[in-house]
Amino acid sequence: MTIKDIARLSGYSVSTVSRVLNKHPDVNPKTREKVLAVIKEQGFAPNDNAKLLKMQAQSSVAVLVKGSQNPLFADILERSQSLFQQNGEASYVAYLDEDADEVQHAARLMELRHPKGFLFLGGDLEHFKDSFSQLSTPSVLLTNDARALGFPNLSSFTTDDASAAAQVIDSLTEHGHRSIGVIGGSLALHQVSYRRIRGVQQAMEQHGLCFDLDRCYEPCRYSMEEGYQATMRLLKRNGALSAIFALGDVIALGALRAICDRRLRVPEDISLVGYDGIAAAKYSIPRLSTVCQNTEALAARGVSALLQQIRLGAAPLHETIPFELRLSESIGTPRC
Amino acid sequence: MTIKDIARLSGYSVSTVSRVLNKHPDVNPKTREKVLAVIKEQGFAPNDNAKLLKMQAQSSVAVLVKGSQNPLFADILERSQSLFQQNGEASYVAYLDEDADEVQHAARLMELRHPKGFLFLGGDLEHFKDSFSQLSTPSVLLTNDARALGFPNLSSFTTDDASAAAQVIDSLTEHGHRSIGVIGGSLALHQVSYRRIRGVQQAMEQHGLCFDLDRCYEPCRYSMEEGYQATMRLLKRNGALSAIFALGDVIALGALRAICDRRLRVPEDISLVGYDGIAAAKYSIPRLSTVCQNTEALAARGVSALLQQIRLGAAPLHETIPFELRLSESIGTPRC
DNA sequence: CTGAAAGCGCTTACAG
DNA sequence: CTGAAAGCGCTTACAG
Repeated sequence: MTIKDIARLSGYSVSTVSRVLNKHPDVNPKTREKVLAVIKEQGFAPNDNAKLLKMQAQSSVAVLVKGSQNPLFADILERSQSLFQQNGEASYVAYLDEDADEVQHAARLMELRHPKGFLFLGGDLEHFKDSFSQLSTPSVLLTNDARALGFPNLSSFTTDDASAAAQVIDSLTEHGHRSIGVIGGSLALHQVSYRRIRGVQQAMEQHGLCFDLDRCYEPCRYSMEEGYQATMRLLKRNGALSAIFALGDVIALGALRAICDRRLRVPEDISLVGYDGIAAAKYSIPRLSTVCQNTEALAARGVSALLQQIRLGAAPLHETIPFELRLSESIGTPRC
Repeated sequence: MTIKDIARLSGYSVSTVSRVLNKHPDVNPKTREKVLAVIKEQGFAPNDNAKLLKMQAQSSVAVLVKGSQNPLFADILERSQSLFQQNGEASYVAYLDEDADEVQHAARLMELRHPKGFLFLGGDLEHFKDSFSQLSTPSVLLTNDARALGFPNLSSFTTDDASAAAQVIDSLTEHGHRSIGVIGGSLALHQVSYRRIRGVQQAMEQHGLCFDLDRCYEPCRYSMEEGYQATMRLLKRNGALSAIFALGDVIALGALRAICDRRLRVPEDISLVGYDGIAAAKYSIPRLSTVCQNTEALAARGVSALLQQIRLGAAPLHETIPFELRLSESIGTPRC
């Protein structure tokens, strides 16, 4: 059953059927009606492949998610999808490994599917610097700041990571903490985690405290398991810590368990702060203090900017989305 | 950049380039090499739409996920996607609300995209009974049993929910529990939760214990928030419970926090068991006892059956996938 | 408002 | 082993 059959059955030409199918206004209402009747009767639906081929396949918006297990991205993704849908845009989701090169993947998708836009949930600026120039598709990066790269087709929306991290440190020092450890992410220059760590360093300096990366920082990926392991390594290495700042809530949740397994208590022995503001942070015991990223605003601004770029050729935008430091049960005052 | 350009640039015909692209054996090795060189040099990748159009192939497999926030499905989804990829099948993911009608949604997708198969992650048998007959596409339902419906194009793979629930009760009674509450899901006949509740009822009876739905059961959706609320309601209503069985790990995690907020302790005051075996269950304090669903097997069997149905027209399969009851810190003996 | 025709980028008999 | 050509099912100027 093809458009040709419908044309034959309805007595009209293929062109007219196509116009009806695509809701073009310039079709006689009676004609439309008759054609529609045949379409319905036959249960016909057009072949997408042919359509996309013909239309040069600007099929949909591609969303690239780094790290499928991260509830933060699941949150942003859910909101983005419903926003795309509301705006009549189909979207295609690809989950990548946390360490994968999202820009390379986008380039491959470009060849394969010709999406009309890319929404990156998470991304390593290093990858963008290296190879984003080969993409001319409108794109938006969420949770990392691409302003400095200056690409004409790349917007970015991000939480002010350095400032959020600094506020965490401020709050911990206010509670009397002077020996603070950090876990999560890596020191690679263009990662979000690096910006957070820089924020930590600056705040520590400002408070006249030392923050020795070798003794106080432990890298890890964004999962409970890795958060658990990293915390174990950090605690073994440095017994003097009175607080730990985990650069992701899932990491913090792993840390919570690790601290417990070391026969220490949160917050009596060690205070703990996370980052992201995922739902689970409200239900842990104790409840997690954390930097709440505004996923709703990130999704809304990101989708809107992408659509403007696609539809109106708008210039890229780079914005900082306000965060909220949520203080909760996992922060206490140090022992002595 | 099309196959035509590669033909021109390499000095061969379009046919030959196509053969190289598709790894046909009947190409002179030297020719192949030269063509491949040009392809690599140009970074060429063939247009999928044209290929699919020509090959009459339907575009992809559609995966319908009920409840985007459920880590159980995220787990199965991740595995399924990589299996589809390994088998050269593109897949398209749609997230639905927990209460949405997945079969109606599939019917809509059918019109829109002509997927060659559907993989349902979660599903309400009521919806299948009502309207699956309008779908003739090969389909697989995961985590619910559709054998009784007898559709010729619908396989199903599921954990033996009744038996798993019964084992949970057996284990709790062995620990001395006689007053056990259940939270999660609903009593609707064709829901997974109903099968689990039936298992609970039968096991309780067998142990000569009473299980009064009115006093001992509280329905809720699969989220921490709802698990928290449901637990609060249940504990207010029934102060005599010494154990709670949550029909989902996310629900159990909410319950854990609720019990804590009631100034009770797990497992000293109340024992707690979950269902699913998600990663977070290993990191809660205390660690959660739970029914581990074998997500790897569910994904593997489901994808394999779907592919067999699509490619070989195989008959539908209905299988029970073994589960594992993982006993952990959240079970204790009742107070007195 | 409608139709005839070109062409999107590919694959695959068919012929050599 | 290679090439010329037909055709997959659609959309869209172009002409009327």
